[in-house]
Amino acid sequence: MSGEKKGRKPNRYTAIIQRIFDDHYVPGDMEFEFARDEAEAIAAELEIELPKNIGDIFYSFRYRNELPEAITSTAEPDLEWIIEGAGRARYRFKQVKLSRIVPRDDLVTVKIPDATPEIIGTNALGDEQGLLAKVRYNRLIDVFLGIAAYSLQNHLRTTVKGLGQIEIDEIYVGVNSNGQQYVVPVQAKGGKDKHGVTQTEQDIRCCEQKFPDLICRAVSAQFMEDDRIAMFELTVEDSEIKVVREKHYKLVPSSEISSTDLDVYARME
DNA sequence: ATGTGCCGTGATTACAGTGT
DNA sequence: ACACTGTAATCACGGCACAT
Repeated sequence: MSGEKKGRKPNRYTAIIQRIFDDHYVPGDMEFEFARDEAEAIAAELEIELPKNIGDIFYSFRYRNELPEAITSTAEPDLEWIIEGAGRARYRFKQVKLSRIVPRDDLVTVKIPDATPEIIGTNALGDEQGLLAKVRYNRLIDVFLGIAAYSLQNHLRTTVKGLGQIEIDEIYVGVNSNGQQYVVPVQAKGGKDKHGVTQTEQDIRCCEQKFPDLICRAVSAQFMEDDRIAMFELTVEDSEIKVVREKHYKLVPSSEISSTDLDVYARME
């Protein structure tokens, strides 16, 4: 529109996070903390507009976007920078083992008769809400973990000691054939949201605090291409995220499940 | 009443495709 | 080569819910 372009356009989020990083990072550091309000001073200093939703700066780099190249390139080999909560409005840059949860590509897709109510499917909710709904209506937690699970609450928002405020997409409680009781925090990821240690660790910590008597099994569900749903059970071993189990499901009309499919399933595990 | 984290979505920008 | 249009990707905001 108007001739408002000079080369100066790394976006505001990037400019600010870069500056925060530069202000604190000394080569060799494995972690350091910073505070939310540092963004204000930096914006003034750099003469850029302060974004109105300051928290979104950090949120976006934690869960939605990649950190700028100038930051990622300083990480040690096989490590990557993440941002984790460090108390109210405080955050911590930290180098952790590189760990992106990516669905395996050598896993059979298990077809499940789709029990999503038609009316839900047609009113396609957002990516994440839709995924959560499908998981719920098709009892995929039960199927995946082999326990009887009940949805306790969704979008549980709470603060966890030492972490700050967090949100768990949905929480189930369940029981198995031996009477052992479980709490199952579920995170749902749509197409592009990142899937890191941070959130899994948060979920687990939260459950330890709020449900100390129950066994915690953190689950994550993610849309893959072709409408398939990848389910993971995750755990954290010294800041490193590990996949305990993984399955891929596809919800289909039961007429599309052939006897050869069933034959394959019969021979699994 | 104010601060914080989160998520959907409109606005903006970047890109690809088409016609002249 | 250029303007124009449609589409995809990215950015940033508004507004909600819960905490303090």
